[in-house]
Amino acid sequence: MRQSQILLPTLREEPTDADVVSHRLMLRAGLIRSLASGLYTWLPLGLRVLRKVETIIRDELNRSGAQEVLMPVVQPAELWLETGRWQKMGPEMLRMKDRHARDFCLGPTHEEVITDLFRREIRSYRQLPVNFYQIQTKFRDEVRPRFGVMRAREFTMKDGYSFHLDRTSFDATYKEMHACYTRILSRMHLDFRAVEADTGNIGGDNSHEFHVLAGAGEDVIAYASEGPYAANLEKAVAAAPQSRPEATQTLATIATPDVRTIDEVSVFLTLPSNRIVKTLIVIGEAGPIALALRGDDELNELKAGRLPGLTQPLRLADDATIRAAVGCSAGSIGPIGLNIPCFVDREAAALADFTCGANRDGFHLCGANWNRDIELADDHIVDIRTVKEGDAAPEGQGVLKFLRGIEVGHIFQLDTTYSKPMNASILDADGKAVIALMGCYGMGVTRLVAAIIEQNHDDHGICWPVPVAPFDVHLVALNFTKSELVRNAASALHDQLEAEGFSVLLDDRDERPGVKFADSDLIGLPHRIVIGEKSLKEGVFEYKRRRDGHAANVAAADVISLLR
RNA sequence: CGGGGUAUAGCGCAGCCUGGUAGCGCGCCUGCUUUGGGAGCAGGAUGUCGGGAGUUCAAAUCUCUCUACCCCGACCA
Repeated sequence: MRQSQILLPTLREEPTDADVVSHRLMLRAGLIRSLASGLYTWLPLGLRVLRKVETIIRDELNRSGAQEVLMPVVQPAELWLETGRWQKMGPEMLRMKDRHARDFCLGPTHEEVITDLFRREIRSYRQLPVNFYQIQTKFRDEVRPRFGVMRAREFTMKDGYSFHLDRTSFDATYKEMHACYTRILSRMHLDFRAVEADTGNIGGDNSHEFHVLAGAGEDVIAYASEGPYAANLEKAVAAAPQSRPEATQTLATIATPDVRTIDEVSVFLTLPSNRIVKTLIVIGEAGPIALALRGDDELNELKAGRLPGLTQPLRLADDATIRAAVGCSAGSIGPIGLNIPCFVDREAAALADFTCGANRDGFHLCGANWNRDIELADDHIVDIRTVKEGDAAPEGQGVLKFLRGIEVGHIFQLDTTYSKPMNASILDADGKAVIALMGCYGMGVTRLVAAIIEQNHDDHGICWPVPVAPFDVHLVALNFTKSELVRNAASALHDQLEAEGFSVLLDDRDERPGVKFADSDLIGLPHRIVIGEKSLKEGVFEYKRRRDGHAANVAAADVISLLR
């Protein structure tokens, strides 16, 4: 491919409205252009990368026994009404009416459509298991699109769905998809982690997210320093605390005027915040419920939302509700003397001689102890805190450490969440109708391109890993338009390399060398060969590897072995 | 959804406070020179100053309004 024949609008200046590296480089290297908020056009060079990523994904999924289909972007409301998601999805789903005033949406995901296909076409357990996937455009009307294609409204996703009669087959496919995702990301040379993840309100036990490690990542993942444990921060657990010390102090009430927050209590009583218990009031199904945490801990909403009697998403009580329930304002609540249910985080439950609100404005209790001053049943000791870096990791695997990650894949077991309401059943060996088990496997294709750049760039531009590079080789021909010698040598080498199976971008533009070098660095093809009169007269080509700058002068005959 | 910011040539920006009819750099076009890390000289083209309304003799500039885009936030006792 000749560079003069391809739309490759590199930008000399840094785009001011982009602040993550991958977004800036995708604009500067001429991979994408923005159309509107969260909507992007993929230019020829960017599209070549996208196609390579798709090819790797397709290749590995096919190898895993999945079969490719392609479902419509536009979907009828009826299917979504069946699962209740027409209401549940909210404004994230873009809806519209056709000319007959029938309701449709732009598919944010395809569980309903694939389940509909399954129930129409698959009848017998003999046809199971099946695993379908597609690579297709999704539309989600994000609250705030950002970071370029990393969180766009329209994006390309690989979504896969498997159906099973029994648990054994279900688990086997889940495991295979886990392995498949690992192969895919490894082939792209990505540094990634598979972590235990929350399943959201979809349900099911097994769920893993695949995170590409990068500072620009929107998620925090917690991992054990000396073991395989890794989980999304919202799901991560620490080792249970050690047993509670004996009580040594007597309970006392202290006046704490105008002292409300944990920090204020801590300063006022010169007490570390980890000796204080804070109490939050949330809305439960049958009225307010109290949650007690150690003062230095943060509530984990996902964990708390799963407690019996609570709702997801978790809602904090407002001031009026709090006053009606406990008789004081938010800054003075404590677990002792409450007449509403109270769950206590394990860390808070392990405290002795702690301080907490007195359920009376302007007063706190000191020297409080569980099971002496207030009864604490075992089934009310729960894990509802967000873990912190340095916490003991579960099962003696050292301590927890944090990393930021870009979520590029998510696999989970939906069980019968969709197959049941849509009545997707098959006949088993006894001729009995059984609701199929369903798994779901997503991978963000366009997001992967951004993630790859986040991990593969330097100050001058992108450094593409070979398997996803838009071209293998950049032939930078100096003085191409004027020098016949260069022109002939460059054209010949271009043809020779292409014949050998390499994809080649030949910079045949009438530009000065500096411009060509700068663009070459920016575009970041793995291999660069400079062709100039100077070296040609010495009978060599100048080779430079983008990734590490390794350079060599080689004879024409040796070029190919260098590229392999 | 709340808060903040921006909108002027293809791109990046100045001009706005203090109203007088638009400028800089890059890019683009022509010519000459130059040619191994974003060239030099000379000449040239390009704008409904985001849209609408208002104030004024006069609006890029002041006022109101709409729109688009960007950023921050959307939880704690």
